Amino acid sequence: MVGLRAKQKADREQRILEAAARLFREVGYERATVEAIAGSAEVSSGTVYNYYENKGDLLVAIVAMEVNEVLNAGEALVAAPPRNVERALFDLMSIYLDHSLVYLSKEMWRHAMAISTQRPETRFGRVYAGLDQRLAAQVRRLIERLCSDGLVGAEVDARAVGEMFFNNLNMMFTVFVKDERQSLEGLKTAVARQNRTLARAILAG
Amino acid sequence: MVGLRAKQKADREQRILEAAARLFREVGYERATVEAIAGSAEVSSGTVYNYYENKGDLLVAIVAMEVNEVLNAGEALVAAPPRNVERALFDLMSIYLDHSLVYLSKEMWRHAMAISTQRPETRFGRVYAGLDQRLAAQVRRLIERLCSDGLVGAEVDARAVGEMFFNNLNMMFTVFVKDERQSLEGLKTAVARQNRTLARAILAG
DNA sequence: CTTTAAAATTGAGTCAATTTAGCTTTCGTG
DNA sequence: CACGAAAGCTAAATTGACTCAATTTTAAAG
Repeated sequence: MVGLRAKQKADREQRILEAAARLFREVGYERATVEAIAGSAEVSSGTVYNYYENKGDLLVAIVAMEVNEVLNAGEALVAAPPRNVERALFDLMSIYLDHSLVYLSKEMWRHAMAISTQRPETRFGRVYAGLDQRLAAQVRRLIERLCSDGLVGAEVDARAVGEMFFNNLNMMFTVFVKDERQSLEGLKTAVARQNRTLARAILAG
Repeated sequence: MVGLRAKQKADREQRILEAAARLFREVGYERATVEAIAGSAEVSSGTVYNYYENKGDLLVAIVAMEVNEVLNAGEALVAAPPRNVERALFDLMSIYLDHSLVYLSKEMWRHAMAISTQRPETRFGRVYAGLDQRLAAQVRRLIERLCSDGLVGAEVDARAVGEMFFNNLNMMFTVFVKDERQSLEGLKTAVARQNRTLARAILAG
């Protein structure tokens, strides 16, 4: 089943992805030419296109690793959230943001976001949107959980609140990656302030 | 002061912008080549770059017209908002969204958003971010006004709420332009639901 | 061990944005 | 008016992502 062909194939795909990840970080997404990535992986540029539809696909593969780790970490929180609304929101946000620059630089995030907006119908666009949806769903489940635990008022529209929390976080993160000077700490502080307001507004009782 | 040179300059700049706006709408941003825009404006492609830093700059000029109209319309609302929080939020949102596709197609919005994310340090990026900030500030002033009018609880962090409302709207709009099938009506309904929840949560009393 | 077809690789070629080098026009001045 | 400089234009060159026809490699059959 695992012939030479399959082995070489997996091998090359991996080498190309590693070369891309390294070059994107070292010289940035734009200045990393496909030619250079191919050279570094010891294949021709044409071969890169055998494995990835386009340059952006290399990026989404890295984004997917990032987001999947974050989703796993978030799952544990949703399963057993702190019994305090503000705290729960803060912790989930922290999980997302603290991991955010592990594999990806701000510049890489910017290009990933840009491509997903520019071409929502491509593989890249759909994969990226799918990751976003999974994050949004996780947030929503947290709020619903807090709701059914009685920490959030029963009259509150949990779905709407979850969407707003996620959309706000997402937009704050977008602004963050667009500004090389803003620190992760600064971002977290700003979002925490917003979440505090939200948490108080939806508190039970 | 207004020599032949200045006249020709203004004339050409206008012709280029009109040609771009027309072609972007007719064949889409991507398929409108700079060569074609230049040809339609009866100049060479190099000349286009004399007036606009790059293809995206042509787009931001159009976006700016759009957003400026919307900001003006919004100003009237902020000056004399409905004496009902949910209603006020709905009306402001409607002003923004109902105008949104007058000059720009969804595809043009997608590219405008993408470029502003990709290159926040360029003229385009800064202008676009500035427009966003003015919109966010307008929203914030509405909330602050409602607050000082006693319609919103005095304990509410008006600034945080304003930011969340705007960020949520902005992200909902982003998702909207990424999906050619979603209607403006559908978008407004979804945002109205979120705003209702927010409005109830911050209501005075 | 050939033969053969499918799978994969290659790198030269295409296309469109952007840059550049050099020419042309306009302007201010004597 | 003539001149030199500045401004602006154009065509051609450059760049880098992406395509594709030709070539090479692999797996499987005889």
